[in-house]
Order: sequence, then C-alpha cells, then structure tokens
Amino acid sequence: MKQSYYPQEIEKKWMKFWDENKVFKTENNSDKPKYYALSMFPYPSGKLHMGHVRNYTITDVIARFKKANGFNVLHPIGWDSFGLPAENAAMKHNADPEKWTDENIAYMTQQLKMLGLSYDWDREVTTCKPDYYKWTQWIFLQLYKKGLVYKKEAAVNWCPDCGTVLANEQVIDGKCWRCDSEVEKKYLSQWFVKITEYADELLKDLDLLKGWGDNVKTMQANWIGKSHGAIFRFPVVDAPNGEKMEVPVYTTRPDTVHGITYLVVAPEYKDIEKLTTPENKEAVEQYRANARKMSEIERLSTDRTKTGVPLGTHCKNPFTGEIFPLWTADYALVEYGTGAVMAVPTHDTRDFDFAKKYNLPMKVVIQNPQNPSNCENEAYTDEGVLLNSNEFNGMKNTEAKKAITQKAVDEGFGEFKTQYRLRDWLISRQRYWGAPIPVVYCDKCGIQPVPEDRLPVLLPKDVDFSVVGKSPITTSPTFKDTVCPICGGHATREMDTMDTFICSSWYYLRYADANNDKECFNKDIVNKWLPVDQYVGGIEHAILHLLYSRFFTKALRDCGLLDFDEPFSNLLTQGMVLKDGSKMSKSKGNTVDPDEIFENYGADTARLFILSDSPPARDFDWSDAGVEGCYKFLNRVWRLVASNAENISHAVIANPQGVAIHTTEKANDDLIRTVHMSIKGITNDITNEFQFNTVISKYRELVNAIYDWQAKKGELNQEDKNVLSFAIVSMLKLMSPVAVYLTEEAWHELGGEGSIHEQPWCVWDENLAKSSSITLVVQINGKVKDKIEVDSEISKDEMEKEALNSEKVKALIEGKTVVKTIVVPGKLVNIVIK
RNA sequence: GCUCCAGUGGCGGAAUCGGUAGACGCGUUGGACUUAAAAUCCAAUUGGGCGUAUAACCCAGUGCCAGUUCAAGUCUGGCCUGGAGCACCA
Repeated sequence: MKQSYYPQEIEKKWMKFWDENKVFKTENNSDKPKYYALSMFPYPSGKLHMGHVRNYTITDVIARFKKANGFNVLHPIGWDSFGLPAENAAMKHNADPEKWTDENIAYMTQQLKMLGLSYDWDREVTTCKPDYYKWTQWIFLQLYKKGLVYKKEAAVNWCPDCGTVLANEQVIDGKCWRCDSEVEKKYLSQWFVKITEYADELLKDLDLLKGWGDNVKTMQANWIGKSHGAIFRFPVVDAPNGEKMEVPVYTTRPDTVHGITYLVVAPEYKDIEKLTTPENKEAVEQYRANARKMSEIERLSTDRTKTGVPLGTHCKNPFTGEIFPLWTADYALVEYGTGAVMAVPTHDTRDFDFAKKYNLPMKVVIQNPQNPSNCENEAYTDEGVLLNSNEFNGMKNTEAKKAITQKAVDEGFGEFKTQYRLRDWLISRQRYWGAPIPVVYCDKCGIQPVPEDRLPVLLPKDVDFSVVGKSPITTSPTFKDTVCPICGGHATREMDTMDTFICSSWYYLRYADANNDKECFNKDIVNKWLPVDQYVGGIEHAILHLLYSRFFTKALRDCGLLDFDEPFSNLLTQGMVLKDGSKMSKSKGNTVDPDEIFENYGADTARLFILSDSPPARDFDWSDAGVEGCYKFLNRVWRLVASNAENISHAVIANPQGVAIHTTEKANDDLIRTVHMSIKGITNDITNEFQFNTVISKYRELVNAIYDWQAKKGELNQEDKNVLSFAIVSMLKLMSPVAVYLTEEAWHELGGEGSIHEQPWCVWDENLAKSSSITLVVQINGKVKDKIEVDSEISKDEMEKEALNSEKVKALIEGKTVVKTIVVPGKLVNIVIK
C-alpha cells in the first residue's frame, strides 16, 4: 500500500468503476424496507456551484447511511432544464437552447460523478426532453378535465425584461424573482391553475408534516393567509341609472359595522362606472388611469399617503340606516375579497389615515379601556366592548363578530365567509423554452384540449431566436396552424408555454418509474416509493416549489393517479454557502469553483469540508484554511491505514463485528471502548438531526485515539493487532459515507472483499461502550468543587459518602450546616450548605 | 407593523433529560525534527485576580433584566440585537 495519499488517482479510478458497473442502481423490487432520499434537482446553468455540492453531499451521505443500515434506497437525480437562461443564451447566439442545455448537462453530469454521488443514473429525468414533457402536458390535460385549469382575463404581473407574465409567488417585493426588474400590471387572457381550491387542505395538512421546520410551515401558512370574517351587502341608494345595485364587502371586523362612515372600491372594481355620477366621472376616470400607470412597487408602498376620489353615489348601512358615500382608492385591492372595503376610520389604521386626509367623519364603536371613546389621534384596533351599536352595546367585540354576522345572515344581507390570501397560479409564459400548453383554438369550436394520443405537442425547431420583443415560438412558420380535433377545421395552437414550476412539481414522482413510456408513472410503483422520506434543498423554495408540489400531489391524488396526501415527509433546508460573510456570487467575485477543489484536494476533501464546519441547516462560511485542514486530516487517516497495512487482520476485515477480541491490557480496553462510543455517537448524530459537523468531529476523535494508542505501543502482539484492526476497519466504515473514495481504496488495499459501500453499518455494544469508571462531580450549592474518579457501578449512598469524604469538600463545609444533598446517579453529588 | 429563527472564546461551532460550559476544528503563540523549507509531531490558548518561575487557588462568564430550581447555555416572563419571510389582504 502506498504510504502517501493520492486522491486524484484513486478518485478517477473508482468513479469510472462505479459508473461502469452501475454500483448504485436501485431495483424497484426488494424485500428491504424502502427509503427515498432526494435533493432538489438542479437547473443546468453550466457548472456546479458550492451550494449544489453542499446539497448533494448531504443527501448522498444520508442515502449511503440508510443503505448500509439495510434499506432499499432510491437516490435519483435529474435536470430542471426548461427555463429562461437557456433561451436567453440562445437568443444571444441565435442558437438552439437545446444545444446549450445538453452541453451543460453533459458537463455537470461529469462533475456530479466526480463528487462521488451514489445516484442511480438509469432514472435520470430531464424536463425539457419530449419523453418527459409529454407527461407534463398529459397531466395538464387531467387537471383541465377536473376543472383545475382555466383561462381568464386578469390583471397579471408582467416582467418587461423577461418578456413574460409571472405567478404571484414569483414576484418578490414587486420585482421579478429572476431578473429583479420592476413588475408591471397587464390585462391579459391567461391560463391559471386553481390552487385556491386546495387552500384549506394545503393549510390543514401542514400539521401532518412533522419532519418539516416551523419556519417553512409558517411561511406557507402566511402565504395561504386564511382569515375568518363576513360578507355584507350594502344597497346603493342613488345609482345614476336608477338600477338596483349592491356593493358587497369582505371584512374581518364585522363587530365594527356600526362605525362605517364611507366605503371604498378598488380602481379596477367591475361596477365602478355604474357607481359613478356624471359630475364625478372625469375625476374618477383620471384617478383610474393613474392607478393603471403606476408600478406595483409604487402602488404597494405602505408609506405612500393614501389617495382617492369620491364616486358621488351612496350606500345605506342596513344595520343603522345611515347613508354614507362611496369612494375609490387604490388601497383597496381588486383581487382580494370582493374588491370593496367598508371603512371604519376609528378602528382601522388605513381607514383612519384616509379619513383624516379627506375629512371624512368618524364614529367610535369599540371602547378603548385606556382612553374611552377617544380615537382622535389614532385608530383603536384592539379588543374592547361595543358602544354606539344599538342592541349590541356592551357586548365584547369578539362575541359581537358572530352576533352581528348572524343578524346579517338572518336578515339576508350577509354571510359568514372564510377568505384566503392565496391566488390562483398563473402558468402561461410568453416564452419558447418550456412545455407547450396542449390546447388549440378552433374558429368554430373554441378552446379545445389536444387529444392525449397526439401528445407530445413538440416545440417547433424552425424558429428564429434573434427576434426581440416577442416569443421566438411565434416565428415558427409551421407551429401555429393546425386542425381542430373536434371538427377538423382550421385551428391555431396556444403559443404560450408552461411555467417551469409545473415541470418541477411532479419530477419526484417520475423518478420512481422513470422509463415508463406508456404512462406518466405506474400507480403501484409510485405508491411504493413515495412519499419522499428525506427531501433536501434550499430555503428559497419554501413557498414556490414546495407549495406547488404539495398541490400537485393532492390534485393527482384526486385524479386517481396516486394514494398519498403529501409528497415529502421530511424536509431539510440547508443553509447558504458563504465566503467572507456573504453569499457566493459571480458579481462579488467570491465564488469557489468545485473543479478546482477536486483537482487540488480531491472530492473527498470537498465532501468532508462542506459537512464539517456548520450544521446543515445553518449558513456555511467557506474558508481556504478549512479545506486545507480537511485535506490534512484525510492524509492523516491515510497514513494511519497505510502504515499499518500489514498489521490488519484478515479475519477482522472479513467480519469486523464477529471476532471476539480478548483484551489483557487497559489501553486495548480503552481503544475498543472508544470505537464503540464512536459508532454509537456517529450513528445517533446521523439518525437524529443529520448533525454531520459533530459526526466529523467524532471521526477526528477516533483517529486521534488510535494515534494515541499507537504512540503508547512498541512492537505489536497478536492481541494488539486484533484491536487495531477492529479500530481501523470500523473507522473506515464509519467514514465511508463521507470519504467515499479514500475508504474504498483503503478497503481494497487491505484486502476487503467487494465494495466497502456494500458492507453493513457498524453496530455497537452498549456494555463495551461504557467506561468502568466515571468522574463523579461534587458540587456545593451548585458550583463544582471537586471531581473524583469512581467505579461506574457505584451506588447512590456510596457516591454521597465519596463526596463527603473529599478533602476539599470537608474544608468547605467546615462549620456550615448541610441542608441536603442531591445525588444524580452516575453523574454528580450536590451538597447544599448554609 | 405581523410571523418565524438565531444570539456561547479571536473564528466555525460542541454540550441526550435542566447536572463538569467551550468537545472537535480553524487561527494564534511557543517548541521538536530539518542546512533550510515543506510536511509531520508536541504544548499552550474564555476573561480577570496575576507581575517572575513552579505548582496551585479564587472570582466572573453562554445578548440584557427578572423568575422557577439544590442546580439554568438549556425552562418561564419581559426586553435588546441580528437574520429570514409576509405586508394597504380590509
């Protein structure tokens, strides 16, 4: 065995061997229990970055650990390969985005293999390939049949730089999630997925997700935004055309209904023109035009002073008979509730600001206990007792909410209402590089889905990528015109493609049955593998991908395609990889190229380091010195093995757990105990919280212990060799999920059969992991005063006796009264004195 | 403004149930080996009393202030700071 560590050589050798022999192939049929370990699949942007390295290493270690522990492990990988970067690159070079994508996939595949990830490459899934997007389109049609997909004209988010619309989830602070441009409002007819139909279940089932962090769950709960309230309908008393009209409002504060002094509708409110008097028409029109021009950012800014104009008409409050004016103001949102708000300036801060500015009247209806009936300077929005509210006076407002809504129900002008903040998911994209929406528009028959046997609707190849300002797909001379599947007459194809988040909402299902060309996946196989036992990925998908995938699972369940409710039982959101305290990014110039690390130190060093310094969920600060340290450690491990190669017992390698080792020396006992403690500690750290940083510190402790043991020994006798063999072989197995190459090479050099990665996990013996002596801690009034080595089997009485016998304790309790002593078996004695 | 998470040496971070605070590593300092360097190995490294050697001892200490307890990094209440998410959602 070579005495020096040569990672570049051994890693290439084993990478090739594993790849050619499909060592990590997973069969669907097995007697073993299943375990599905999954990383969020990458976008093939060109090269791996350190975030990928971290993500995939974490999942890989979990997959390998589970496999060694007797599970049939599914650990797949694929490519989220539709999307704008490929199309932008294509437009820049007037080339096919498919070529760019394929090249990137080829390069990154090599990198993933180099990193030593135990993927079953036969299940690779690529969302931009027709054999995948055919099924994306098929699923779209199933949702369409179920009424979960529909087309409507709506105000949508438009990103001018990406030249496409965006879903609500993809607008961050009024800006595009991808390019950071300010999003504009546009009125377009677009395809929507009815995710709101599942709002309640998506919220409720968060409780089932015990293996998800609270941060992600609350983010989703907030995004869904369930609230309880009431709808009230206010009759219009002076509609200009004499029509009988009503304005419905949604409110969470029905208890304040007697305090309404005006009513606001959104500028886009559908009946606004009918509610405007001729005298006010001009001002209202101008206000609406202004609102339309404004960007989302301007409009949503909360510190902007509120503006609005009166419509000239009035409503009647059915509770009081009071007449109050109608206004339009852009602080009312057309998409939420009914698009109209009942304004109670005394008990709502927004209404208060507005009323102050326009000198609208105020009426106090909830008593502020600190400052009775005074709402001059600010709105009182807390709990209280009602006043000025007729028969409800004196009632607590929490009760009044119900009672007042009930009255509206009984008298027919309102009802109880649950409202969600979640909006339907806009999935149309005016772009080329995505799955075409499988729909045609017939001149006679209208919107028609493409029949399933004509899928996939292929992306046209005869397009011009050099166009500006429109989707390249529209330049195809062959794509647009087609025939209607119903009447056979002329029809045109839908030119929009689907949001790529549709493609990524079901890929984890496809892995279970990736090569099925008859169906999107076999139901039994999917039911067998899913849900995913451990999902690992970035927190940036807390809402987007994770909410969409949860919705898809539920919708596909209701289409009869699978039998479970949630796709991911456990979720680990790993932290970011930082350098010098900030996120690695090309613009900051603080990136580290994984290839360089592989080349200079090897993939094992990269794997070890990325797991070593921080727990997976926390941010990880990359440091060159840290890499160096990990590389030195692997060298140290290698030297330990190599220098002892001829001392290793073949019997122990063949059966590390089975060889009973008789020891006659304390040093040997101690080392065996350290090994058992390491097995226990490492196993628990991985099982409990995936605490790989402490796993690695335990590797180091074990290696240090073996070196220390060796330093005490001269010539080794047979007993010593057996002990050493047990320690080294156990160490290699324990390290094998992380240092995949080094341990494999060492295993072979020592004469091990097959692959170390096929060997079962180590087991520990609780008795051997225990020490024969313990350190008894003696405290006085809770402060440590002495430590005594005692036998581990010592009784409580003896512990107390030992403690009181300590010279230090004797001196300290001299002349004081011992009030009581607390004895914690096996740990400490606390003497309370006065 | 609302919601969630976090706060421990110079740094990353350890610390099952409340029971020895600072494991393991990085860095730093000193030393050994070497003609020299690299590599490797050994030792020290929370602060203060403390200033010279040796050996020891004492005090304080996990963002702040209280509380519960024999005992609090850990539990409770109230703050402070940082991060993340949401936000004119009626």
